[in-house]
Amino acid sequence: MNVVTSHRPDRSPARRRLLDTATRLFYAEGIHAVGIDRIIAGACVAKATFYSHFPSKDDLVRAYIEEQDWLGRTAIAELGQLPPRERLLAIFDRIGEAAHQPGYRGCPFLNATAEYPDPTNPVRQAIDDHRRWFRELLRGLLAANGHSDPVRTADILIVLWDGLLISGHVDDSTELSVLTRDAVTRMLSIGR
Amino acid sequence: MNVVTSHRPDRSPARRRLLDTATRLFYAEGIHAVGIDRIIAGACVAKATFYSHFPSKDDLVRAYIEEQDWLGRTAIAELGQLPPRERLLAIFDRIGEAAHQPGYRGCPFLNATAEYPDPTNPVRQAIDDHRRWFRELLRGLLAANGHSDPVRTADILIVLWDGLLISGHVDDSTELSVLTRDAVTRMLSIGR
DNA sequence: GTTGATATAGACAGACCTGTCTGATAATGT
DNA sequence: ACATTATCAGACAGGTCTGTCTATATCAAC
Repeated sequence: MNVVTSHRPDRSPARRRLLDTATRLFYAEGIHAVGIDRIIAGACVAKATFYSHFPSKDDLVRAYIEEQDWLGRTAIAELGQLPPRERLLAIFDRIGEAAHQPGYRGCPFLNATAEYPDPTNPVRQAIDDHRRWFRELLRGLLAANGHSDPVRTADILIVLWDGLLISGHVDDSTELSVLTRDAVTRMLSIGR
Repeated sequence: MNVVTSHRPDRSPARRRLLDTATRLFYAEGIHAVGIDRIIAGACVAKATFYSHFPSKDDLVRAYIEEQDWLGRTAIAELGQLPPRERLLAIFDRIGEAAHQPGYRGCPFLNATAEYPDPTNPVRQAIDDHRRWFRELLRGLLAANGHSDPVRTADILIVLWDGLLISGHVDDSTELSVLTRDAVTRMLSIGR
Protein backbone atom coordinates (compact mmCIF):
# COMPACT_ATOMS: atom_id res chain seq x y z
CA MET A 1 0.00 0.00 0.00
CA ASN A 2 2.90 2.28 0.67
CA VAL A 3 4.38 3.65 -2.49
CA VAL A 4 7.73 4.67 -1.13
CA THR A 5 10.35 3.70 -3.66
CA SER A 6 13.52 4.01 -1.69
CA HIS A 7 16.42 2.17 -0.24
CA ARG A 8 15.97 -1.30 -1.54
CA PRO A 9 19.18 -2.77 -2.92
CA ASP A 10 19.08 -3.92 -6.50
CA ARG A 11 21.18 -5.64 -9.09
CA SER A 12 22.27 -2.37 -10.68
CA PRO A 13 21.91 1.35 -9.99
CA ALA A 14 20.35 1.94 -13.41
CA ARG A 15 17.71 -0.69 -12.78
CA ARG A 16 17.06 0.81 -9.36
CA ARG A 17 16.55 4.28 -10.85
CA LEU A 18 14.27 2.88 -13.55
CA LEU A 19 12.07 1.13 -11.02
CA ASP A 20 11.95 4.18 -8.75
CA THR A 21 10.97 6.48 -11.60
CA ALA A 22 8.41 4.04 -12.94
CA THR A 23 6.89 3.64 -9.49
CA ARG A 24 6.55 7.37 -9.04
CA LEU A 25 5.00 7.96 -12.47
CA PHE A 26 2.81 4.84 -12.61
CA TYR A 27 1.32 5.60 -9.23
CA ALA A 28 0.82 9.31 -9.85
CA GLU A 29 -0.56 9.16 -13.39
CA GLY A 30 -1.58 5.60 -14.18
CA ILE A 31 0.26 2.91 -16.08
CA HIS A 32 -1.08 3.33 -19.61
CA ALA A 33 -0.61 7.09 -19.34
CA VAL A 34 3.16 6.84 -18.84
CA GLY A 35 5.44 5.89 -21.74
CA ILE A 36 8.86 4.32 -21.72
CA ASP A 37 10.47 7.51 -23.01
CA ARG A 38 9.42 9.47 -19.94
CA ILE A 39 10.65 6.74 -17.60
CA ILE A 40 14.09 6.50 -19.14
CA ALA A 41 14.38 10.28 -19.23
CA GLY A 42 13.42 10.56 -15.55
CA ALA A 43 15.85 7.81 -14.62
CA CYS A 44 18.65 9.18 -16.85
CA VAL A 45 19.03 5.80 -18.50
CA ALA A 46 19.39 4.93 -22.17
CA LYS A 47 16.65 3.06 -23.93
CA ALA A 48 18.87 0.09 -24.75
CA THR A 49 19.80 -0.18 -21.08
CA PHE A 50 16.15 -0.21 -20.12
CA TYR A 51 15.40 -3.06 -22.50
CA SER A 52 18.41 -5.00 -21.22
CA HIS A 53 16.90 -4.94 -17.72
CA PHE A 54 13.23 -5.34 -18.65
CA PRO A 55 12.33 -7.30 -21.79
CA SER A 56 9.10 -5.32 -22.14
CA LYS A 57 7.08 -2.62 -20.45
CA ASP A 58 4.83 -5.23 -18.90
CA ASP A 59 7.84 -6.76 -17.16
CA LEU A 60 8.52 -3.36 -15.63
CA VAL A 61 4.91 -3.10 -14.52
CA ARG A 62 5.12 -6.52 -12.94
CA ALA A 63 8.33 -5.54 -11.13
CA TYR A 64 6.55 -2.40 -9.89
CA ILE A 65 3.67 -4.44 -8.48
CA GLU A 66 5.96 -7.05 -6.96
CA GLU A 67 7.99 -4.38 -5.25
CA GLN A 68 4.86 -2.80 -3.79
CA ASP A 69 3.97 -6.26 -2.51
CA TRP A 70 7.44 -6.60 -0.98
CA LEU A 71 7.19 -3.15 0.63
CA GLY A 72 3.81 -3.99 2.12
CA ARG A 73 5.05 -7.23 3.63
CA THR A 74 8.17 -5.51 4.95
CA ALA A 75 6.16 -2.73 6.58
CA ILE A 76 3.98 -5.26 8.39
CA ALA A 77 7.02 -7.25 9.47
CA GLU A 78 8.60 -4.11 10.90
CA LEU A 79 5.65 -3.38 13.17
CA GLY A 80 7.43 -5.34 15.90
CA GLN A 81 5.94 -7.67 18.45
CA LEU A 82 2.36 -6.80 19.32
CA PRO A 83 -0.64 -8.78 20.60
CA PRO A 84 -3.00 -9.79 17.76
CA ARG A 85 -5.65 -7.15 18.33
CA GLU A 86 -3.13 -4.31 18.62
CA ARG A 87 -1.36 -5.63 15.56
CA LEU A 88 -4.58 -5.51 13.59
CA LEU A 89 -5.25 -1.96 14.68
CA ALA A 90 -1.68 -0.94 13.89
CA ILE A 91 -2.04 -2.37 10.38
CA PHE A 92 -5.16 -0.35 9.76
CA ASP A 93 -3.60 2.77 11.26
CA ARG A 94 -1.21 2.74 8.32
CA ILE A 95 -4.12 3.75 6.08
CA GLY A 96 -4.48 7.13 7.73
CA GLU A 97 -0.74 7.73 7.62
CA ALA A 98 -0.52 6.84 3.94
CA ALA A 99 -3.59 8.84 2.92
CA HIS A 100 -2.25 12.01 4.47
CA GLN A 101 0.99 11.90 2.54
CA PRO A 102 1.08 14.37 -0.32
CA GLY A 103 0.44 12.69 -3.64
CA TYR A 104 -1.63 9.90 -2.14
CA ARG A 105 -3.72 8.38 -4.89
CA GLY A 106 -5.27 5.26 -3.43
CA CYS A 107 -4.11 1.67 -3.58
CA PRO A 108 -1.55 0.90 -6.30
CA PHE A 109 -2.87 -2.65 -6.63
CA LEU A 110 -6.47 -1.60 -7.19
CA ASN A 111 -5.45 1.20 -9.54
CA ALA A 112 -3.44 -1.28 -11.58
CA THR A 113 -6.36 -3.73 -11.58
CA ALA A 114 -8.55 -1.06 -13.19
CA GLU A 115 -6.07 -0.88 -16.06
CA TYR A 116 -5.51 -4.63 -16.48
CA PRO A 117 -8.82 -6.30 -17.34
CA ASP A 118 -7.41 -9.75 -18.07
CA PRO A 119 -7.22 -11.69 -14.78
CA THR A 120 -4.69 -14.11 -16.25
CA ASN A 121 -2.19 -11.33 -16.96
CA PRO A 122 0.99 -11.73 -14.85
CA VAL A 123 0.37 -8.28 -13.38
CA ARG A 124 -3.01 -9.40 -12.10
CA GLN A 125 -1.48 -12.64 -10.82
CA ALA A 126 1.03 -10.64 -8.76
CA ILE A 127 -1.83 -8.57 -7.35
CA ASP A 128 -3.75 -11.73 -6.48
CA ASP A 129 -0.68 -13.08 -4.69
CA HIS A 130 -0.51 -9.94 -2.61
CA ARG A 131 -4.18 -10.13 -1.67
CA ARG A 132 -3.94 -13.81 -0.77
CA TRP A 133 -1.04 -13.07 1.55
CA PHE A 134 -2.97 -10.21 3.19
CA ARG A 135 -6.09 -12.30 3.64
CA GLU A 136 -4.13 -15.09 5.33
CA LEU A 137 -2.42 -12.54 7.55
CA LEU A 138 -5.75 -11.15 8.77
CA ARG A 139 -7.24 -14.61 9.28
CA GLY A 140 -4.29 -15.62 11.42
CA LEU A 141 -4.48 -12.52 13.56
CA LEU A 142 -8.22 -12.88 14.08
CA ALA A 143 -7.82 -16.54 15.02
CA ALA A 144 -5.00 -15.68 17.41
CA ASN A 145 -7.28 -13.06 18.93
CA GLY A 146 -9.82 -15.76 19.66
CA HIS A 147 -12.33 -14.45 17.18
CA SER A 148 -15.31 -16.71 16.62
CA ASP A 149 -15.41 -16.45 12.81
CA PRO A 150 -11.97 -15.44 11.54
CA VAL A 151 -12.60 -16.42 7.91
CA ARG A 152 -15.72 -14.34 7.42
CA THR A 153 -14.45 -11.47 9.54
CA ALA A 154 -11.18 -11.36 7.59
CA ASP A 155 -13.21 -11.02 4.41
CA ILE A 156 -15.10 -8.09 5.88
CA LEU A 157 -11.90 -6.49 7.12
CA ILE A 158 -10.49 -6.66 3.60
CA VAL A 159 -13.67 -5.02 2.33
CA LEU A 160 -13.09 -2.27 4.89
CA TRP A 161 -9.42 -2.04 3.95
CA ASP A 162 -10.13 -1.53 0.25
CA GLY A 163 -12.97 0.87 0.94
CA LEU A 164 -10.94 2.95 3.38
CA LEU A 165 -8.06 3.28 0.94
CA ILE A 166 -10.55 4.57 -1.62
CA SER A 167 -12.21 6.89 0.85
CA GLY A 168 -8.88 8.48 1.73
CA HIS A 169 -8.30 9.15 -1.93
CA VAL A 170 -11.60 10.19 -3.41
CA ASP A 171 -13.51 11.57 -0.42
CA ASP A 172 -12.69 14.06 2.29
CA SER A 173 -9.93 12.34 4.28
CA THR A 174 -9.62 14.65 7.28
CA GLU A 175 -11.38 12.18 9.58
CA LEU A 176 -10.04 9.05 7.94
CA SER A 177 -8.07 7.85 10.97
CA VAL A 178 -11.09 8.21 13.24
CA LEU A 179 -13.32 6.58 10.64
CA THR A 180 -10.89 3.69 10.34
CA ARG A 181 -10.72 3.09 14.08
CA ASP A 182 -14.47 3.32 14.32
CA ALA A 183 -15.14 0.88 11.49
CA VAL A 184 -12.55 -1.68 12.58
CA THR A 185 -13.45 -1.66 16.27
CA ARG A 186 -17.13 -1.94 15.37
CA MET A 187 -16.29 -5.00 13.31
CA LEU A 188 -14.02 -6.55 15.91
CA SER A 189 -16.58 -6.01 18.65
CA ILE A 190 -18.82 -8.54 16.95
CA GLY A 191 -17.94 -12.21 17.33
CA ARG A 192 -15.78 -11.65 20.42
CA MET B 1 -22.93 0.89 -10.58
CA ASN B 2 -24.97 -0.90 -13.16
CA VAL B 3 -23.37 -0.78 -16.56
CA VAL B 4 -26.41 -1.63 -18.63
CA THR B 5 -26.47 0.66 -21.61
CA SER B 6 -29.98 0.21 -22.81
CA HIS B 7 -33.20 1.93 -23.60
CA ARG B 8 -32.52 5.51 -22.73
CA PRO B 9 -33.84 7.95 -25.34
CA ASP B 10 -31.32 10.27 -26.88
CA ARG B 11 -31.06 13.15 -29.27
CA SER B 12 -30.05 10.93 -32.18
CA PRO B 13 -29.71 7.21 -32.87
CA ALA B 14 -26.08 7.65 -33.88
CA ARG B 15 -25.26 9.35 -30.60
CA ARG B 16 -27.11 6.60 -28.74
CA ARG B 17 -25.10 3.89 -30.49
CA LEU B 18 -21.85 5.74 -29.82
CA LEU B 19 -22.58 6.03 -26.12
CA ASP B 20 -23.66 2.39 -25.88
CA THR B 21 -20.54 1.15 -27.62
CA ALA B 22 -18.28 3.42 -25.58
CA THR B 23 -19.92 2.26 -22.37
CA ARG B 24 -19.39 -1.37 -23.23
CA LEU B 25 -15.74 -0.92 -24.26
CA PHE B 26 -14.72 1.59 -21.58
CA TYR B 27 -16.11 -0.61 -18.84
CA ALA B 28 -14.69 -3.85 -20.18
CA GLU B 29 -11.21 -2.67 -21.13
CA GLY B 30 -10.57 0.70 -19.52
CA ILE B 31 -10.84 4.18 -20.97
CA HIS B 32 -7.29 4.85 -22.15
CA ALA B 33 -7.14 1.39 -23.71
CA VAL B 34 -10.03 2.09 -26.09
CA GLY B 35 -9.53 4.41 -29.07
CA ILE B 36 -12.06 6.45 -31.00
CA ASP B 37 -11.61 4.29 -34.09
CA ARG B 38 -12.86 1.21 -32.30
CA ILE B 39 -15.85 3.04 -30.88
CA ILE B 40 -17.01 4.43 -34.21
CA ALA B 41 -16.48 1.06 -35.86
CA GLY B 42 -18.51 -0.69 -33.16
CA ALA B 43 -21.26 1.91 -33.42
CA CYS B 44 -21.21 1.97 -37.26
CA VAL B 45 -20.80 5.74 -37.22
CA ALA B 46 -18.46 7.93 -39.25
CA LYS B 47 -15.68 9.79 -37.53
CA ALA B 48 -17.03 13.20 -38.53
CA THR B 49 -20.39 12.27 -37.05
CA PHE B 50 -18.74 11.29 -33.81
CA TYR B 51 -16.97 14.64 -33.55
CA SER B 52 -20.19 16.48 -34.33
CA HIS B 53 -21.80 14.88 -31.27
CA PHE B 54 -18.79 14.94 -28.94
CA PRO B 55 -16.22 17.73 -29.33
CA SER B 56 -13.51 15.48 -27.88
CA LYS B 57 -12.99 12.03 -26.43
CA ASP B 58 -13.12 13.46 -22.92
CA ASP B 59 -16.64 14.74 -23.58
CA LEU B 60 -17.64 11.20 -24.48
CA VAL B 61 -16.03 9.91 -21.29
CA ARG B 62 -17.93 12.49 -19.27
CA ALA B 63 -21.17 11.50 -20.98
CA TYR B 64 -20.41 7.87 -20.12
CA ILE B 65 -19.90 8.72 -16.45
CA GLU B 66 -22.98 10.96 -16.31
CA GLU B 67 -25.11 8.24 -17.82
CA GLN B 68 -23.85 5.71 -15.27
CA ASP B 69 -24.81 8.24 -12.60
CA TRP B 70 -28.27 8.61 -14.14
CA LEU B 71 -28.70 4.82 -14.32
CA GLY B 72 -27.72 4.44 -10.67
CA ARG B 73 -30.21 7.06 -9.53
CA THR B 74 -32.92 5.54 -11.71
CA ALA B 75 -32.33 2.06 -10.34
CA ILE B 76 -32.65 3.32 -6.77
CA ALA B 77 -35.78 5.26 -7.64
CA GLU B 78 -37.32 2.14 -9.14
CA LEU B 79 -36.93 0.13 -5.95
CA GLY B 80 -40.43 1.22 -4.98
CA GLN B 81 -41.72 2.11 -1.57
CA LEU B 82 -39.87 0.39 1.24
CA PRO B 83 -39.18 1.21 4.87
CA PRO B 84 -35.72 2.78 5.38
CA ARG B 85 -33.95 -0.30 6.67
CA GLU B 86 -35.33 -2.56 3.95
CA ARG B 87 -34.48 0.07 1.39
CA LEU B 88 -30.88 0.13 2.60
CA LEU B 89 -30.66 -3.64 2.41
CA ALA B 90 -32.23 -3.64 -1.06
CA ILE B 91 -29.67 -1.11 -2.26
CA PHE B 92 -26.82 -3.27 -1.07
CA ASP B 93 -28.41 -6.39 -2.51
CA ARG B 94 -27.82 -4.88 -5.92
CA ILE B 95 -24.09 -5.49 -5.43
CA GLY B 96 -24.48 -9.23 -5.46
CA GLU B 97 -26.76 -9.11 -8.49
CA ALA B 98 -24.35 -6.91 -10.43
CA ALA B 99 -21.26 -8.90 -9.49
CA HIS B 100 -22.73 -12.15 -10.76
CA GLN B 101 -23.46 -10.76 -14.19
CA PRO B 102 -20.99 -11.95 -16.81
CA GLY B 103 -18.40 -9.32 -17.60
CA TYR B 104 -18.65 -7.66 -14.22
CA ARG B 105 -15.50 -5.62 -13.70
CA GLY B 106 -16.09 -3.55 -10.59
CA CYS B 107 -17.36 -0.02 -10.18
CA PRO B 108 -17.17 2.12 -13.34
CA PHE B 109 -16.68 5.25 -11.25
CA LEU B 110 -13.73 3.87 -9.31
CA ASN B 111 -12.20 2.35 -12.42
CA ALA B 112 -12.41 5.73 -14.15
CA THR B 113 -10.92 7.45 -11.11
CA ALA B 114 -7.86 5.23 -11.39
CA GLU B 115 -7.33 6.54 -14.93
CA TYR B 116 -8.04 10.22 -14.20
CA PRO B 117 -5.52 11.49 -11.64
CA ASP B 118 -6.50 15.15 -11.81
CA PRO B 119 -9.37 15.76 -9.37
CA THR B 120 -10.35 18.97 -11.19
CA ASN B 121 -11.00 17.10 -14.44
CA PRO B 122 -14.70 17.24 -15.44
CA VAL B 123 -14.79 13.45 -15.41
CA ARG B 124 -13.71 13.42 -11.78
CA GLN B 125 -16.20 16.16 -10.98
CA ALA B 126 -19.02 14.04 -12.38
CA ILE B 127 -17.84 11.12 -10.25
CA ASP B 128 -17.75 13.35 -7.18
CA ASP B 129 -21.32 14.45 -7.91
CA HIS B 130 -22.42 10.85 -8.00
CA ARG B 131 -20.73 10.06 -4.72
CA ARG B 132 -22.17 13.12 -3.02
CA TRP B 133 -25.67 12.08 -4.09
CA PHE B 134 -25.12 8.54 -2.81
CA ARG B 135 -23.75 9.74 0.54
CA GLU B 136 -26.76 12.00 1.07
CA LEU B 137 -29.08 9.16 0.14
CA LEU B 138 -27.56 6.86 2.77
CA ARG B 139 -27.54 9.58 5.43
CA GLY B 140 -31.22 10.23 4.86
CA LEU B 141 -32.13 6.57 5.07
CA LEU B 142 -30.13 6.08 8.25
CA ALA B 143 -31.69 9.13 9.83
CA ALA B 144 -35.16 7.96 8.79
CA ASN B 145 -34.35 4.62 10.38
CA GLY B 146 -33.69 6.38 13.67
CA HIS B 147 -30.00 5.65 13.61
CA SER B 148 -28.01 7.42 16.32
CA ASP B 149 -25.09 8.55 14.12
CA PRO B 150 -26.24 8.68 10.50
CA VAL B 151 -23.33 10.80 9.25
CA ARG B 152 -20.57 8.53 10.50
CA THR B 153 -22.48 5.36 9.71
CA ALA B 154 -23.16 6.54 6.18
CA ASP B 155 -19.43 7.05 5.71
CA ILE B 156 -18.78 3.51 6.87
CA LEU B 157 -21.52 2.14 4.64
CA ILE B 158 -19.89 3.83 1.66
CA VAL B 159 -16.60 2.25 2.66
CA LEU B 160 -18.38 -1.09 2.69
CA TRP B 161 -20.07 -0.33 -0.63
CA ASP B 162 -16.78 0.44 -2.40
CA GLY B 163 -15.01 -2.50 -0.79
CA LEU B 164 -17.79 -4.94 -1.65
CA LEU B 165 -17.82 -3.85 -5.30
CA ILE B 166 -14.09 -4.51 -5.40
CA SER B 167 -14.41 -7.82 -3.62
CA GLY B 168 -16.96 -9.01 -6.15
CA HIS B 169 -14.55 -8.22 -8.91
CA VAL B 170 -11.12 -9.20 -7.71
CA ASP B 171 -11.83 -11.88 -5.11
CA ASP B 172 -13.93 -15.00 -5.10
CA SER B 173 -17.49 -13.69 -5.34
CA THR B 174 -19.50 -16.86 -4.71
CA GLU B 175 -20.45 -15.74 -1.21
CA LEU B 176 -20.66 -12.05 -1.97
CA SER B 177 -24.38 -11.73 -1.26
CA VAL B 178 -24.01 -13.40 2.12
CA LEU B 179 -20.92 -11.36 2.88
CA THR B 180 -22.78 -8.17 1.99
CA ARG B 181 -25.76 -8.96 4.21
CA ASP B 182 -23.42 -9.92 7.03
CA ALA B 183 -21.33 -6.75 6.80
CA VAL B 184 -24.27 -4.37 6.46
CA THR B 185 -26.38 -5.90 9.22
CA ARG B 186 -23.35 -5.96 11.50
CA MET B 187 -22.92 -2.27 10.85
CA LEU B 188 -26.59 -1.40 11.22
CA SER B 189 -26.83 -3.33 14.47
CA ILE B 190 -24.55 -0.76 16.10
CA GLY B 191 -26.07 2.60 17.00
CA ARG B 192 -29.63 1.26 17.01
C1' DG C 1 -37.06 21.38 -56.98
C1' DT C 2 -34.22 23.49 -53.70
C1' DT C 3 -32.31 24.09 -49.24
C1' DG C 4 -30.40 22.56 -44.97
C1' DA C 5 -29.35 19.19 -41.70
C1' DT C 6 -27.29 14.90 -40.90
C1' DA C 7 -25.05 11.19 -42.24
C1' DT C 8 -21.31 8.54 -44.92
C1' DA C 9 -16.11 6.83 -46.10
C1' DG C 10 -11.74 7.69 -45.59
C1' DA C 11 -7.34 10.44 -46.29
C1' DC C 12 -4.34 13.15 -43.64
C1' DA C 13 -1.39 15.55 -40.01
C1' DG C 14 1.16 15.45 -36.04
C1' DA C 15 2.00 13.36 -31.93
C1' DC C 16 3.08 9.45 -29.16
C1' DC C 17 3.64 4.44 -28.41
C1' DT C 18 6.75 0.07 -27.96
C1' DG C 19 10.64 -2.14 -29.27
C1' DT C 20 15.11 -2.76 -32.25
C1' DC C 21 19.38 -1.47 -33.72
C1' DT C 22 23.95 0.97 -34.46
C1' DG C 23 28.06 2.45 -32.83
C1' DA C 24 30.68 4.73 -29.32
C1' DT C 25 32.26 5.08 -24.38
C1' DA C 26 33.36 3.83 -19.70
C1' DA C 27 34.30 0.62 -15.92
C1' DT C 28 35.73 -3.88 -14.32
C1' DG C 29 38.19 -8.28 -13.70
C1' DT C 30 41.88 -11.25 -14.96
C1' DA D 1 47.12 -5.37 -21.76
C1' DC D 2 42.95 -7.33 -22.90
C1' DA D 3 38.26 -9.08 -22.79
C1' DT D 4 33.92 -8.49 -20.88
C1' DT D 5 30.18 -6.11 -19.38
C1' DA D 6 27.28 -2.18 -18.76
C1' DT D 7 26.20 1.95 -20.31
C1' DC D 8 25.47 5.90 -23.41
C1' DA D 9 22.78 8.86 -27.30
C1' DG D 10 19.78 8.59 -30.60
C1' DA D 11 17.93 7.06 -35.21
C1' DC D 12 14.49 4.11 -36.91
C1' DA D 13 10.34 1.07 -37.95
C1' DG D 14 5.71 0.16 -37.56
C1' DG D 15 1.83 0.93 -35.13
C1' DT D 16 -1.93 3.71 -32.72
C1' DC D 17 -3.71 7.88 -30.91
C1' DT D 18 -6.76 12.23 -31.39
C1' DG D 19 -8.70 15.43 -34.22
C1' DT D 20 -9.42 17.86 -39.00
C1' DC D 21 -10.75 17.88 -43.46
C1' DT D 22 -12.73 16.78 -48.17
C1' DA D 23 -16.22 15.18 -50.79
C1' DT D 24 -20.36 12.60 -51.25
C1' DA D 25 -25.03 10.74 -50.08
C1' DT D 26 -29.58 10.67 -47.87
C1' DC D 27 -33.82 12.68 -46.43
C1' DA D 28 -37.32 15.92 -44.76
C1' DA D 29 -39.45 20.52 -45.08
C1' DC D 30 -41.06 23.96 -47.71
